[in-house]
Amino acid sequence: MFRQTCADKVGEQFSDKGIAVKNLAPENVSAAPAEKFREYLESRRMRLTQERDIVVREIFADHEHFETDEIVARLTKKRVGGTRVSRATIYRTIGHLEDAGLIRKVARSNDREVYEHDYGYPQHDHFICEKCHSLIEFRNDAISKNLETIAADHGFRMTGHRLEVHGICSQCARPPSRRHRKLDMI
Amino acid sequence: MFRQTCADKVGEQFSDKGIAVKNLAPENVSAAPAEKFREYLESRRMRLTQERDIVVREIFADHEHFETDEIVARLTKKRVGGTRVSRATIYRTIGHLEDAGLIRKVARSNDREVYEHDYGYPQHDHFICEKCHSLIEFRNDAISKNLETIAADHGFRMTGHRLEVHGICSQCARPPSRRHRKLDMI
DNA sequence: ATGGATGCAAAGCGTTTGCATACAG
DNA sequence: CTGTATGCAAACGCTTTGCATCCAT
Repeated sequence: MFRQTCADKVGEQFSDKGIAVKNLAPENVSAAPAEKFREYLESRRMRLTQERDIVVREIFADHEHFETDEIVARLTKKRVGGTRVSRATIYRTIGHLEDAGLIRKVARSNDREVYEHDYGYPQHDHFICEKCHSLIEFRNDAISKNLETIAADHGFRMTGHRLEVHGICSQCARPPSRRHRKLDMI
Repeated sequence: MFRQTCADKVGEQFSDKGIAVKNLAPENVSAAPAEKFREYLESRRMRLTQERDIVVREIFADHEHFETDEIVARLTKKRVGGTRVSRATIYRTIGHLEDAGLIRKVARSNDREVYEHDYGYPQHDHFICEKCHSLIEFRNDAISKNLETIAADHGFRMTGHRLEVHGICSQCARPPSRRHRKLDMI
């Protein structure tokens, strides 16, 4: 299942921080992706069911990275409008969202696939902390530019890339707080 | 299980193409990694058993990327010196080789982890063909340099990176051969 | 001798799928 | 109505693990 490029991105609506569609009430933030998804589904003679709608909105309710199981957990708690979405449907829907180009796999951390929104966001890559497994975004246009050139040189038709920078984040690298130092020394 | 940097690399012994220790008979090519592995094991009070030796040598017998299951398949066929290495031991040994810094995961292709040697080889990254799943290496020092800087800027202590460039390789992008064109047009 | 290593088979874990049922268009 | 989608539970594929046995040192 490969992601395909989203035909018409709408980056203008988003800030660099990934805060979407400013000045809209939270409950509407996820309306645009849901609509985009409906268009995609329609073009494939597929249906925007209530379950699929719930999943898209849950995923686009914030702009954090997410794992499938997180969505399952969140939806199990919430039980939106009396409807309970099954694990199987969530997996299936995430697959379609990937195909639709609305989300993409960005990394594999802790033996799980990590997704993020891919809808009008600037290209970026990630640091992955080996200790706390946190993902930290960074942007660097030089890298993508560079890759375009290299790919062209190799006759490779590049559709995207995935760059994980591994190491220890500043948080985890920091020595224990002074308050605990003394105790440690005893 | 995180890979650690191999203390003393021996890049001089290898060419850019990854052809190891020129002018050695094939059966000796894998002696150096095996020795390196023994040192690592010794330092951890672990043993270089016959099984582990067989696995290292099989892995370092050539310089291709590999998946665990390939090694399992190859060793099942060969049955080196009357010894049959179990699947479990192969998995366990590959884990240790990773910890020892002799191999590393380079990509995830076709839902499987792909490994490659990380013993005296120049840093490089990979193109992954979405059609045929082949891995194509490329080198680009600018990228690593770039990453060092970016990581430093973020207070991130980088230990390595994994860069997969996705797309279609020149092979798969090539239109059907002329010989078949005519038939296609009927 | 003895602590580490192996092989086997069973368990784990995230993910996928077959099938009967439910529902969107 | 009709063909898609859902939920459930069972199947899956890769990987890990418990445990009795084996063996390198």
